[in-house]
Amino acid sequence: MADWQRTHTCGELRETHLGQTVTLNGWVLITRNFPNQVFVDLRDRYGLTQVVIEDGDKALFAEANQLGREYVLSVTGVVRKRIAGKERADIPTGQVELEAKAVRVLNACPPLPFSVTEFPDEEPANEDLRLQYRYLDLRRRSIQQVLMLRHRVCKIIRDYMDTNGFLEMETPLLGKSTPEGARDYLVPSRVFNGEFFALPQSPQLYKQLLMISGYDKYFQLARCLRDEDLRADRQPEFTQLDVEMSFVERDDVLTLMEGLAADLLKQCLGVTLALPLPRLSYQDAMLRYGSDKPDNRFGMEIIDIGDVAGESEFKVFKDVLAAGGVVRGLNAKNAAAKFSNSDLKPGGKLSAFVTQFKAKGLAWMKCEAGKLTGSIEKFFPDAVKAKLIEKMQVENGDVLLFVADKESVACDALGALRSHLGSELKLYKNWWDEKAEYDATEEKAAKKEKRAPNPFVVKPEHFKMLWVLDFPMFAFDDEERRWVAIHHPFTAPMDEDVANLESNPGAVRAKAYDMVLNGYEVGGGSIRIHRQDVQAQVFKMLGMPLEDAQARFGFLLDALQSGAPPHGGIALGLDRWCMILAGTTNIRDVIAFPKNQKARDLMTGAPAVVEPRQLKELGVELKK
RNA sequence: GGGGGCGUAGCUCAAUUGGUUAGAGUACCGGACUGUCGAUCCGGUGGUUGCGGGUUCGAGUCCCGUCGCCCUCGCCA
Repeated sequence: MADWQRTHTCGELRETHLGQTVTLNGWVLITRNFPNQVFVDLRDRYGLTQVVIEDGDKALFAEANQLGREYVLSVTGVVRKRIAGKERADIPTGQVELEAKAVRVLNACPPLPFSVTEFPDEEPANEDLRLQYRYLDLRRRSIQQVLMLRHRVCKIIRDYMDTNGFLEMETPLLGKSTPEGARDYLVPSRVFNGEFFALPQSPQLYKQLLMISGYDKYFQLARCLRDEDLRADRQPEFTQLDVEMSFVERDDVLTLMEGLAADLLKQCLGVTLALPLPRLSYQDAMLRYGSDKPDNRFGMEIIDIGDVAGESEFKVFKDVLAAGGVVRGLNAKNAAAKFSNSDLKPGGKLSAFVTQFKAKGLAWMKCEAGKLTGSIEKFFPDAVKAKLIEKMQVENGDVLLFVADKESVACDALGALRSHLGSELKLYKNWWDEKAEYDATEEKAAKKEKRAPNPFVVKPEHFKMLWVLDFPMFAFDDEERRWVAIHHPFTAPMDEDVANLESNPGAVRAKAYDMVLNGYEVGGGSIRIHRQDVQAQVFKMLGMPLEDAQARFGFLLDALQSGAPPHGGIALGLDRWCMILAGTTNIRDVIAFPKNQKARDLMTGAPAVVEPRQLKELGVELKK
């Protein structure tokens, strides 16, 4: 071992090391210079240790005064107790300090484009700047903690799957483009000019084929790529825990995966998840929450008031009902003071919000001084008002919000409004808003339970999880004027609905399920079709004639006839899980090197133009 | 492709109704200071207000265009 190499990490030294000569390697977080000594906070991913350089050795002391932020040092010295009254209770190494005998600058560092320190009132630099210098951003403590959490999540997953008898297997990245689903990232073939590989949107077909090959319990932490527009919780490349099992029915998959979810919450945050998870049909989810990924940390469910609206004199409601639409509403309890009439009227904040979702408008009433108020109040006779009050459990101070439209629009608009108001009115708590002081007992407890120490107060009510079941098999795509698969074309229909496949495709339910956590879809899967004739029938429904299906998925259709066992599976969004466990709402925070919203890597600049020679080899010509 | 927000010192932000030489904190540089821990105190360097055009006696501020970033709708089986 070279003499500069560390004997300990910067998070390791305790009173048990007193008197020992040790060497630390790390980065200078900050220095504090005095006439007779220099204090250096030396930091690595394990923690922070105070180094003291005294003025006894003049050359050493002079050098210490030249140290700057983010210098990389090797410090050899003696561990000593801090002088009485100068201990720090807030960091694990706070009882001791390192009295430097030798300091080596392994690398100097000029002033950086932004600060790596993270003091409580310090705002982080703009995200695009941080992405440009991602290697510096990743040096920040909070991001290091998140990426260490991500490692733990992967470890917990691997342990759980292994314990349950699953094999971790890899599948190709270079595959074949499939017409259904997301836009593919394509890779031109040099050997076969004019032909392209596609990067996988998911390992879907490969894992089904592994089932057919007899590897009855498979999993993979699989990278998936989809060339679609990004969101706060979507990256073009992301990681899924991909799972597939043979000889199972839906409940086997659900039971297995909720056990994993409980493990993750327990081991990462110390929270106990009550099992089994609640289950909700897709139909109920849409009716009550207007969403297939309801956030059930709070109530404020959608209420159908079609019957009451029908008895009113309000023409807008009556016309919509007569045209086969619905009238549904929310009761925002105690929000009357929060929303002015101009927020509510056409063009106001809330009204504008719902028009985003194609709703024609937002009707409203308030309950003030025991009376319903608002511009539509006059269309409701007293008896009808009484019914409305009863139905929506109206009390003083409530705001009633209504959307009258065709059912899908009403669901979308009210569902989005419900989650918008949930956060606006603070109807649920985020655990990261309840940050606690560092607690030495928490460190001990965490060590005993073999989990990461958690500086937050996390309670079970911060995590609400459920399954959404019984999705429809198909949705009619108005643009393409054909049926498309809601999950994917390999999802099995419910046994009792198979007969309706051709006669009434809209009514066919799929053996599909989504795992929902705090309003995020954190997993989704299905029991697959394992019979060739059913698969061919579904392809046909999707407007794919047999010849087409043969050309595109012939290998699958053949495989299904070669002893395919009943099978099914699921995929969990690893990045979204990490995001929720880390207490952030931005998926980029849990990915070491993410892309920006336009899918550009601001650090490397990718994507970038390539040499004409490379294009020529690939047989690719650019359009002028 | 549509809607919304943002862009001022290396960084985070301010700048009244369009009006003096665009300020503050921090970083950085220099000085003072015997145990700090985001040390403190004093002083200093640092600006094409994203870019281009326009209106005006006068533009960080108003108008048009453009670029970039974020959120969102569409999209994401």
